Amino acid sequence: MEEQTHEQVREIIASVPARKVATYGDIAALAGLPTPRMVGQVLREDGFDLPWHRIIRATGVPAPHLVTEQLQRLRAEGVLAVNSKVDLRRYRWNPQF
DNA sequence: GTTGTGACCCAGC
DNA sequence: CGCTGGGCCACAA
Repeated sequence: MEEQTHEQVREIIASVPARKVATYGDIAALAGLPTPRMVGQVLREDGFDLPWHRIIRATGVPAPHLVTEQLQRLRAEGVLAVNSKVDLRRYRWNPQF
């Protein structure tokens, strides 16, 4: 991974407002990454000090190992999940608006 | 070189 | 709704 892209991803994730969520695909697109997998890779290494709980899959369900923790944190921000799924139409973050 | 693995996504059935 | 297969890219063995 190139340093700059790595940094870019961190910036974008850090800029996601509370009470909103973004998908891996969204972040990847904004960062100009070829595949969303890279987003996960960055988070695995450097995600500890970022709002990683606001990053979820395109389906609305967080990554498998974090589901519990993540939904709990989101719930604390007012983002409610139904059947372990977040309502993307409602909470998805769109940079323009 | 190849193979396996992973905080993923989408089209098709 | 859900499952499957293919595509994707970086990294380690």
